[in-house]
This record gives sequence, structure tokens and C-alpha cells, in this order.
Amino acid sequence: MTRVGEEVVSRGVNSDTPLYQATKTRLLESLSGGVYRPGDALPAEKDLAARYGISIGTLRKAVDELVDEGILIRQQGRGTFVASHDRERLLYYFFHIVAHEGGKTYPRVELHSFTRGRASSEESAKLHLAPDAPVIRLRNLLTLGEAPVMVDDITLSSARFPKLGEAGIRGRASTLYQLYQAGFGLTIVRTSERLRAVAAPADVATLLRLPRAAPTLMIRRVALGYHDDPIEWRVSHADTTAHEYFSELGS
Amino acid sequence: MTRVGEEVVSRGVNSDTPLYQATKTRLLESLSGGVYRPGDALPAEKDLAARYGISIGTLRKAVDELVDEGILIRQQGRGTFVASHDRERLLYYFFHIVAHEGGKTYPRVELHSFTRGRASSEESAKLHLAPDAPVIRLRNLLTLGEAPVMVDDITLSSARFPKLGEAGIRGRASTLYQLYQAGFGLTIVRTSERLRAVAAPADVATLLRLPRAAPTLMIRRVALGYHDDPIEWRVSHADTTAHEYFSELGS
DNA sequence: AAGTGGTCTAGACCACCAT
DNA sequence: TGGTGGTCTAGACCACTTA
Repeated sequence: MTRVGEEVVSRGVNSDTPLYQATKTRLLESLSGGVYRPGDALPAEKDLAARYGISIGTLRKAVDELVDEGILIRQQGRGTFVASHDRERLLYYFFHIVAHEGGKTYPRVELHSFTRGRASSEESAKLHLAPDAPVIRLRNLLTLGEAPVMVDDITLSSARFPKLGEAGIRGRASTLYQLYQAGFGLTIVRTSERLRAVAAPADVATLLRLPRAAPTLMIRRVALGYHDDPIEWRVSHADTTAHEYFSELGS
Repeated sequence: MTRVGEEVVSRGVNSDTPLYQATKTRLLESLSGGVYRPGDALPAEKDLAARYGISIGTLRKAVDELVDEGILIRQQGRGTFVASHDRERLLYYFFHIVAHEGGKTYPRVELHSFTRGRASSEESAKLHLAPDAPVIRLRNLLTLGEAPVMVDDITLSSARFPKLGEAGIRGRASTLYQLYQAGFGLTIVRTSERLRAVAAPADVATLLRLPRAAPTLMIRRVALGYHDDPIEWRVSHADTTAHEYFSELGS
């Protein structure tokens, strides 16, 4: 009934990469380029399919993968939306500290210090920066319930966060990731973490009200954007006497 | 060209759950029931679709999800296979300890002790057992390179592992998960882990050749089967001076 | 060459949401 | 009521593996 041969030929340039993957790339470029912004609704699937000149099934396969990756969000009857860093989403995807045997709660975050400097070799490696590139360093103290639970040491490239000052952070009622997104157009999509158990450094122990050299969970995290570009480097120390790190993996 | 209405009616019983989900359940039941065993090839997709009386697209959607969950494995041109606990797969999905900044290596595992007893309240909770149910406890010592790196304390329900004795474990050249699968028809599909930093218990410190009360990474893990049924409870203590826990999340 | 999964199409109908 | 995503179909052709 159909002459698929003609269609396939008319598909055009990309001969080796599948159409749905090319479509995914186009969507990703529209996202990182700001054509569709966090919170926006995408055009309806049939419109998008028509615009790209592909069938709705192929369009859906591309969107499916972006939904799986947490980049788009489908809502039946309403539309498809660009994921934004609202608190719930952040808590769900990027915050892994929970009370023992308990559920997730949103932490209180307090900016403890803000400094500028030049990248260490580790920082430049993690953030793909030139040696000695200028960086911004923040230290946050996180509280769950009453007690301080975690100290975050965060490094950002000054080049990617122009004009970011201490006031800009302290003034906000939002989270850091919301600030990256709203203020600099940078959306965190994925993180990669490595964990160790270490004796608390003296300054961390003080902030967490722990005995000197108490065991703490050290979390070293790179946060990545749409194109797996590193946006933030973070070293955290958590007190795990009343909380723990949650990991649901292996599927 | 088609009368979809008739088809939909002829779909039969399950009116609220989508066909592809019902199909997924049927496949899962065939897997846990041993109709298709680990390593086996499934029937070709068009044959399966015909057998279930559904279109190939719907069958593929069900299989897609099982592939995403690591339960089935597709190989173009060859077939679709039931995932088995070969070393590579275990390493990739279930073993999260890597050398600092390094890649994964397979550990040497040594059975250190084998005992029987009755479930603690925690063990019975984690394994969904009655209080004081009979359990088997193993302690393994894991070595990466030359140095001991991790101590695993494993608890199994005696009821689910009948006739499992020390010789049955020590004699094997395989991994524990391969033993669960080949010997008892139990396949691990997913794990859920919670991590803390704790001072090494005395016996663990000795085995890991660490100073008393050195910080260790404590990993508490439930391993689950096809129907999210708990199969194994494991508490590990890792020395993270030269290794770390790897977690790729947030997508 | 035969068999398998992988891609893609064109379109029908269902379920849900807003108005 | 009209629009959105969600499900499902029937079938063509492509890419890959094996013999």
C-alpha cells in the first residue's frame, strides 16, 4: 500500500544515524539554544512531526528518550514540557541524602562563604577548564530538621557564570540549580558521583558539630548539561549518623 | 483500511491495563516461571507477537521496557536473550566499587565464614521474613589488585535456599549471583542501596588491615528479583583509601 | 540466503485536560 | 468540544548475523 522506498530516500542527508536520533539532537539543540525554555510547552507532537517532516511514531521515539532522561516531561491531555528545576524535581533527581529508613525532605541551605580564585588541577580537569582558569568557589551548609548535615564545596567556571556575585546568591529564595538555569541559561541534566568515607577535615567537623576526624561521607560530583558539558564541580561531606545516601541502581 | 474498533474489543479481558503492560507481565511470568531461562533466546518477535495475538509494535514496546530494565538483552541479527549473571553483567550493573579515577575490575572473592541462625528484626524486615525465621549468613572478603578492599556480610532466607551448604559455595568457581541463579532459579534484577560512613568495626578493620575505627563506607543493600521480591540482604564495609563508590544517576 | 532485531510509516481510536 | 498525549495496528524496508 505504501512505497516506503521513496520515503526513505526522501529522508535526506543523515544516512547512517537513525532519524529519531537526529530528531533527538535537533530537539536538544533547540533546548540548549533557548528556543524552548524550561517550563515551556513544546508544540504538539503532530505539529512537531510535520515540522520535521517525519511520522508521529518517529517523533515520539525521540521524545520518549528525552523523557526517560528527565529532560522533557509528558502530561497526558496537557502537552510536553521542558523540565525545569523546581524543588520537587531537584529533590527527586539530584538530592540523595535521606533520613535513616526515611523519605526525602528538602534541606535548608545557607551560604557560608563565597570566594574567587584560580582552578586547581582537579577543578580544571573536572570542569574542562584551562589550568589556572578563574573560578568561583562557594561553601554551603545544609540542614535537615534541626541539625547541620552536609557541607558542600562548589566550584564554578567564572567564564560560564559572568557577573555572579555573592549578593546574587544570598538574595535568592531559590536553589542554586534554579539560579544556574534562570540566571545563566544552564540546565543540569545529569550528575556523576563518586563516594568515599573519610575523616572529617577540621573545618567541616566544626560546621557539622562533629568530633575531630569523625567519619564523613565524601561525595565528589560533576553536574552536566544537555550536551554532557560539565557545569558544576562539587565536593560534599555528609554526617551520616542520622542520615544516609540513597541509591537505586542496577536496573 | 482497518476496523480498529473490532480489534480493540477482541483484545479481551484486561480493559484498564494497556496491552503492552499485560504483555510485559506475561513475559515476566514466563521468566520467573522458568519457561525462558537465563541465557536462552526468546522466540522471534513476530512469533511472540503472533502467539500473544498482538501487533509486533506492541510486543516490541513490552520488550523495550524489559531491555531497559536489564532483564532482556537484544542483539541485532541474533535474537533477544534472557539476561544471565555472567561476570561482565554483574560487574557492570551490581558492583560499584572502582579504583580512584579508574575503571572497573573484577574482585577476587574469598568466603570467610558460613553460619546459620535466626533472622534479626532488621534481616526479617529487609527479606520480608517472619521474625526469627531461619537464615544463612556468609561473610566474604573482596580483594582488588593485592589489597583487601571490602567485607560483605550476606543474609539469605534458608527457606529460599534449601540445602545450601558451605561446600556448595566454596566449591564454585562462579559468583554468588550465578549460584543463586543456577542453583535456585533466583535471578537478581535490581538493587537498592543506602550508604553511610562509619568507623570500621574491630573485626572488619582486622580483615581490611586498617587501623581500629578507620572510616569505612558502609553499604546496606537489598537485592531484588523479577517481581521486586527481596532475595539477598547485604551489609558491606569498604576501605575507600584507594577505591571509591561509583554512582551515575539523575538522568 | 534466511532469519533476526532496528527503523519508519500512516492512521485509527482511547484517555485525559481545559474550556 | 477540541486539543493533547497514550495505545495499537499492519506492514515495508534496513542492518546485521549466521550458515
